Amino acid sequence: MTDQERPLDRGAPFSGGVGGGRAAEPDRRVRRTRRILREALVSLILDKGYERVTVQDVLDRADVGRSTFYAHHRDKDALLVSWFDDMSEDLRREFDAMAPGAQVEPSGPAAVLFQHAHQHRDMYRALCGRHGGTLVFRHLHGLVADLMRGHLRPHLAAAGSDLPVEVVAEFYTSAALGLLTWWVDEDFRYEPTRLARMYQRLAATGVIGALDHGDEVRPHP
Amino acid sequence: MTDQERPLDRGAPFSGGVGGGRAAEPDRRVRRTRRILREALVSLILDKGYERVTVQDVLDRADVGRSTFYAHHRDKDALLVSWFDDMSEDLRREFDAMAPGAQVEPSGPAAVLFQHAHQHRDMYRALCGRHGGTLVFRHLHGLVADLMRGHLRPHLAAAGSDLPVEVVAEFYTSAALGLLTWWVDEDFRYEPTRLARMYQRLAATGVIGALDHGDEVRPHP
DNA sequence: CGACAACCGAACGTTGTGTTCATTGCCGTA
DNA sequence: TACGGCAATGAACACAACGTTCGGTTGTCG
Repeated sequence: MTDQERPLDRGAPFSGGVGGGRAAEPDRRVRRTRRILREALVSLILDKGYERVTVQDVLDRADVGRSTFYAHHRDKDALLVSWFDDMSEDLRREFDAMAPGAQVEPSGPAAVLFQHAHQHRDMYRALCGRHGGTLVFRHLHGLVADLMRGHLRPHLAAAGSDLPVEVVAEFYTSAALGLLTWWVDEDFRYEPTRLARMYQRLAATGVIGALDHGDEVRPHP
Repeated sequence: MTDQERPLDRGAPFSGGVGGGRAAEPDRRVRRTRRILREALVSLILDKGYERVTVQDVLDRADVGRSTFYAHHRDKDALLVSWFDDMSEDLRREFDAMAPGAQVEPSGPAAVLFQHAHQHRDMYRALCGRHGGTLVFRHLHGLVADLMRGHLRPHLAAAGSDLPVEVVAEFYTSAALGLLTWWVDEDFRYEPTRLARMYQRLAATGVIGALDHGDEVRPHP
């Protein structure tokens, strides 16, 4: 964690709040600009890959002045991160909505992730795929790993396992994200639930499960 | 696979071979330069992280002229890749040396990887850790995934599993590399064999194994 | 409508890149 | 030991992108 995400003067000082306006809605122009910048960035990532996108590119595609960009974001990375923050909030909400069910396997979090990715395909293409950058992917990894640890800790503790939580969490987090990345690059060939089921099998029973014929579980012809 | 690694004029035309020189050994100066460049790069990565290392930095630390650098490598990435290629050759050899044993679980490849990483700690720190770049890591991922596929395919085929090999391979590859990365960042706290054993357990039996008390296997107090 | 915040765009200094070209000094040969 | 060819070398150059600044313009909110 470096010194990322200095907020600059994020959110216009005091303006919005006409009726019962949500907490300090920024000026309409601000929203517009930010939206346009994000869209431009995402579409550019899909075109050329994150690394090759230059601030100038974003400026051109968004048709926004140079100084305007820097008024909102410290640099290219900050723009991406701000976008990711919104996304991750969304994702976290979905996790929380599911949490009480308290599945035993790590497939709960993974399934939610796959579902979420499938809903926001373009964004995940820009995030994880061939084209994505390292930065946000690490953020995502950290996020999922956190959730995974929280999810697994009680189970491991209850069973008195001698495996450190971090190791187990890291294992399943990486497996999930790796599968996700692969899936994205394969252009979402499988249904999200199908992928989730495969993950679930591998996670729950390991190679042994993988070597089983899928018969007993097979839910359709 | 893009157009990486144009050899330029790798290997001086014809010079070496004074005594009984090995097959077309490049000029002594060339070897020296290349070695110095690599060392400089690696040490710089460990200092600042790959992304932040600039060609200029390498030039300064290696005390080498600009054109010299570009005579040997197309850019920063190419330098790193050339280094990685050597490493990976080494790694692949170790895999092959082990292959005939034909373990059932994916822990074979993983164990070799962990061992190799432990032997070349500094290099893996520069490769996988917090500081590593995306590029070589993807290469490594590809390499391991390949091996994993080759390793798993026969077993899955024999058992008539309905899981696609790519999925299973991706799962275990990502898990192994994720664990590796984590381990590197934790400064190799565990013994490589210990890590391998944990991986092995998770890979073989899944969460079920993780929830077991480690008693039956525990080889020491 | 009027104040003010946000946007614009051009210009500038800086840093890093990749290439060019004359020079240096190894290398093998006589 | 002396010599000529040739690869390696480093200074200088042109270029691309970055991030900042500042006076002028335009949209927004009250």
